[in-house]
Amino acid sequence: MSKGKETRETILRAALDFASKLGFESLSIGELAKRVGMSKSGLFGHFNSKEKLQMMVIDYAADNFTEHVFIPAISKDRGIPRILAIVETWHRWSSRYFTGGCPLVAAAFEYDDRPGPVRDHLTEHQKTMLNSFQKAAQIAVDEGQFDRNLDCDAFAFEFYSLMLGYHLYSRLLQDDDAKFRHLEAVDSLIERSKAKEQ
Amino acid sequence: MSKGKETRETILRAALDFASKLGFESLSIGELAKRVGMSKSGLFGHFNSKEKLQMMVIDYAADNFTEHVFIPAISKDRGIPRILAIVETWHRWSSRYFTGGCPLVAAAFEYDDRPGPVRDHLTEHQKTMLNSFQKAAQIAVDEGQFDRNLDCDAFAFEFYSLMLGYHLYSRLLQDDDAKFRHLEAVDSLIERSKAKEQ
DNA sequence: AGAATCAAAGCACGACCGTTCGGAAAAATT
DNA sequence: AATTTTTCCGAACGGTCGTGCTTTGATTCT
Repeated sequence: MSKGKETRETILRAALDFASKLGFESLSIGELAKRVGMSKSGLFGHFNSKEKLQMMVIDYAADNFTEHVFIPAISKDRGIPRILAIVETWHRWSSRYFTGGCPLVAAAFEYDDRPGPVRDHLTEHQKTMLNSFQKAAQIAVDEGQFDRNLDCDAFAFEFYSLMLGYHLYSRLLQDDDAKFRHLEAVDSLIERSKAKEQ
Repeated sequence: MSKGKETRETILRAALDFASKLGFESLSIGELAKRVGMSKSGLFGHFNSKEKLQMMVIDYAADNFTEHVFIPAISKDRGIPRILAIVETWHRWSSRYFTGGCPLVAAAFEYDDRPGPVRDHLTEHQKTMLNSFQKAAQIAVDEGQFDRNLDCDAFAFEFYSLMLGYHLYSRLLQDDDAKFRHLEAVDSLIERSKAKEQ
């Protein structure tokens, strides 16, 4: 890996951690330069605008999500086990890898009403993610685990909603039972999505 | 109402609308002064620090929430009708009164990992709100509408989670079906909370 | 009406913001 | 080893940030 790529990676990693705590808009070039031990202008040269930096950090987060949450989950059996694995890998990822919580959740709420290219960029990532949840549910339907009349988009909506609730309970409220609560709610969602026995 | 109170009200209203769109941290004294047509220092004099301004805006939002969401809902019948009314008044409030979405949701995710008095202040408001949801469910239990073994805290968790999901779908994703999706999910939550017939 | 209080403005401050530019050092390529 | 390209720094820019201070004008109270 070339020198440039290497330091850029370092910068993005530091930026992502910072953003998970204090937000992407609060990310400042000067502060970030201090953290990675280089000059403002030296750091700036890698991105050429703050907006580009923000978008690259979001891309970096999305790649990270795929690597640490999605890929590991796909190795599990199709259907329900895979869905449960997503919850588990996401818990681990968002709580272990960052000082703050899941950076994608933070970004989603930060840019939900802030027009611009960053928002547009982020929206695409979110749609991709929600589509993956929907597909995971569809697989469970195809496997005969979930009811064949299940609305998989509705499933994705509820599935993601519960993640957001967990994020708030564990981060803002610092509720120690958050993870347990989340898992119970997901179990309930899965249970009522199951194929009716006959 | 004295002159001071009056302009302060004007400022808070403008600040809240601004924050619902761009966030509470992006709120700047100068920009806000421009919006309400007064000088920076004149506006500053009402709050004496930016932090105090932020907290007063959050208090203002919480009061607003109580007035436009909670109070109207309480006039409905105890139990399920009241719970459904909360969803309806909240929909109306968060979509009609602000340029951005619900300011309390925005604040919650903005301060979830940003330590300080603003965060502490906000946390109290959120706990109060969640407690109200829990109590609303408890009333439905007492009225015999919900199952007597229902975990009302779990109900509040899911109820609030769905609100967060709705917020994201309607704001970031601009999904036109968001409200419908939300209502369906709430119906499902209520349905499975109901007392088992025997 | 006069006195006391308050609201608002103007101005200035130091700090930090994103960004530009030119040059030096380091790395990659030939 | 020479040359080109990349990486990084230092200094400086125009702006905006939050926050004081002082003064003037409006409002409120006696």
